[in-house]
Amino acid sequence: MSVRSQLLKGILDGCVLAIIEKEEVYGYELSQKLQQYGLRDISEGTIYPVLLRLQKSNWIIGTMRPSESGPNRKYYSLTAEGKENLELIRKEWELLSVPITTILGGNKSERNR
Amino acid sequence: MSVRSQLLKGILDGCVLAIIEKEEVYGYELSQKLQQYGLRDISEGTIYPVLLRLQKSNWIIGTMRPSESGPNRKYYSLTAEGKENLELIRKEWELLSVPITTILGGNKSERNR
DNA sequence: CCTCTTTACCTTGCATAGCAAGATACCATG
DNA sequence: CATGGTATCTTGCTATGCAAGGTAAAGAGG
Repeated sequence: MSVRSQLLKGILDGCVLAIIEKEEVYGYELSQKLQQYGLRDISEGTIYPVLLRLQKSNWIIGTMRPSESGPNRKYYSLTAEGKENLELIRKEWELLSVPITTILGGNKSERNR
Repeated sequence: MSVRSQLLKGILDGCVLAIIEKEEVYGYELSQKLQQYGLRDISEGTIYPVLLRLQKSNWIIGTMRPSESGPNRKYYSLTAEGKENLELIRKEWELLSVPITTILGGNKSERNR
């Protein structure tokens, strides 16, 4: 398994929630949005299990709607519980990413001496 | 499993490598250093498997040395391969943490309007 | 000498989540 | 009717955090 896959673990849920918070999206669209943001190669085998899990936890709800050109789409939106948890994840991310960046990049100032 | 546990996945190796890069450390010491940096509650059940895995991959090497007050300590240092991979992980972290922070915190400017 | 605490190492087993691979099906184009 | 893009979901593998438990050395206190 790649380094990248492991790095993604756990935070992908937060990213999905944050995107859904802005606007209703469907799964296929979501993988494209993630790519636009710079998270490349998030396959559908990853996205759909995430969406099903989040729905099972009652953080998002999905409703099928017909598309004008193609198969039906399942649009997701955040629940109140989902919003609360997104805020939690934002705080967790802050609490972790700051020290991690410090540890990993801790010798940048030393390099410039 | 907690949100935090999942967030840690994958990046913990990089943190361990980065700390070892600065100076030789032993496992027990490592968990304390991580705490000082702000990564609390990294138990020994987490640390030792990481160290064994990294040693198996030939990214670090450990040597037992007697302690003046207590049981022997196993000090770890980076191999050349370990340094290369640490650099890789640093780049991966950069490539992931930037877009993730953008996605998660994307509406901060909107909140301040 | 015995017990307790601290330090220090390691193992077992579980739950979780990314993801390759594959299945199914709708619609439009040629 | 075959092809390609759109769209959903499932199966099985693997990696890894971590709770829980085990072992052992050194020093302190009784």
